[in-house]
Amino acid sequence: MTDYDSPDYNQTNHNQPGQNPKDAEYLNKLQDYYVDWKSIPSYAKLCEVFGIASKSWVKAILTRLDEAGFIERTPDGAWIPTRLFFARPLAESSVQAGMPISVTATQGEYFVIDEMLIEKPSRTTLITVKGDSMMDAGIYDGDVAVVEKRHTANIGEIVVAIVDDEFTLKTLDRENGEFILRPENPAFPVIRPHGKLEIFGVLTGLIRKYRR
Amino acid sequence: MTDYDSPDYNQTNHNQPGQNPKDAEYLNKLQDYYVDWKSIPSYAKLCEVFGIASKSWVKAILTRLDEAGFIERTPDGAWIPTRLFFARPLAESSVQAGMPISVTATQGEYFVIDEMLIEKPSRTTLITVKGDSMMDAGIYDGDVAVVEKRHTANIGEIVVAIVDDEFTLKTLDRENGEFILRPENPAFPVIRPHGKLEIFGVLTGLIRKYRR
DNA sequence: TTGACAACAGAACGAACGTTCTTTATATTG
DNA sequence: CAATATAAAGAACGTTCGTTCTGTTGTCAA
Repeated sequence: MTDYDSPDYNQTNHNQPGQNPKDAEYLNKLQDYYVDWKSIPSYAKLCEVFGIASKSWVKAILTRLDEAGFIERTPDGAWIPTRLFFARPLAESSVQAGMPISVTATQGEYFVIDEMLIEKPSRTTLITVKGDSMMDAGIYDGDVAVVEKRHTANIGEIVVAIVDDEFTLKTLDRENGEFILRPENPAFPVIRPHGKLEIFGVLTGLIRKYRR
Repeated sequence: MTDYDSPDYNQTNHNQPGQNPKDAEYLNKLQDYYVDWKSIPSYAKLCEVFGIASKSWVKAILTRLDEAGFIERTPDGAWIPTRLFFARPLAESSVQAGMPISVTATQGEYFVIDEMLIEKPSRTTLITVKGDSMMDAGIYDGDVAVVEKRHTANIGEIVVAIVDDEFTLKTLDRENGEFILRPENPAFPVIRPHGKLEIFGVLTGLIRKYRR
């Protein structure tokens, strides 16, 4: 359900907002409005925003911005921005490796990183990692784990399990037909729960902050 | 114009979404919907989303979520989310895990991921990490580095330097009075720039996403 | 100089929307 | 078991919305 009719970045005319030369101006005004109000308003209000008097012309503009991939409609007909709506030309980033994505471009929008890490907000929780048992998986003490709560997981996934009334972050594995929790650090023992294993959630992301 | 009547994090009942116990559930459903469609739909549609049949009750719910600081209205009357809407609960691993579901309701720390990682939006850039040269620092290929752009750094900080027209992520160190770039992986060579060293920015955060 | 087209304006209309008021069902409490 | 509050349903209504169709103005090429 989280998928869009994904804007096609590979195709044609994305440097031009639409076939109309003034569309770039209209798009800018719409973007400015969106930064302030986080919504695309009614056609009547858009007349004000665009500085025109005709609702039908507003519709024509929006239709072109839709075709250009900047906005789209929900099944209910409401206009919403696409990813392309928030993109901006990357300044002087023609350097070879790892294009830096300008964060400034998405200012005013909160869920830039959130969007990347969290697909189901209501099922997602953050847990601070304690200890070094997952060091070899690049998960360190103090990191914040992004955990999607569910009770089942696949072999090889990193899970948050409940062992002795405590959260434990380990790789889920199987040994002799039984589930085991494998730390990613030889200094820690493999956990072999007798019988049932209670899984709290699955690791879907990781956040680390470097103190300065 | 971009400012809100900023939600007050220090005050009152922000662990409870509203006075109604089911409001938490309604809020979750609204958040899930928003991730998919980036808009708050009509009352009629919200009846579907919430699983109720009464528009007037939808209004009552939204009004309570408004009072609790999760949503607000534009001057035109349209509902929009506040920043509190995007905040995530932070569970503590020391929490007794008797009732795992209750972790959602864990009172105390909430945070917005973006705010945690990005302090200076205009100077912050995201760069995708390529290669394994920083593996021993828990930074893997495909991770996203949060980089604060500046031209100076301290010894021991992980920096993004520009070497041969390419970004390189390395630990800044000193050797015989000269700056060097030290990889955190013995398989890679230490970089010893002759003369000047161009620093692009300093690593302030890290984001990793696990594919499912 | 005209004719074609693009860029808008304006009106008209039915459907959808938000609001308010009234009613009903379910808990809670004393 | 009555009284009362809470949670939700339902109807009624004036307003607003998006759509469509038609009209106007400017521009530029033939």
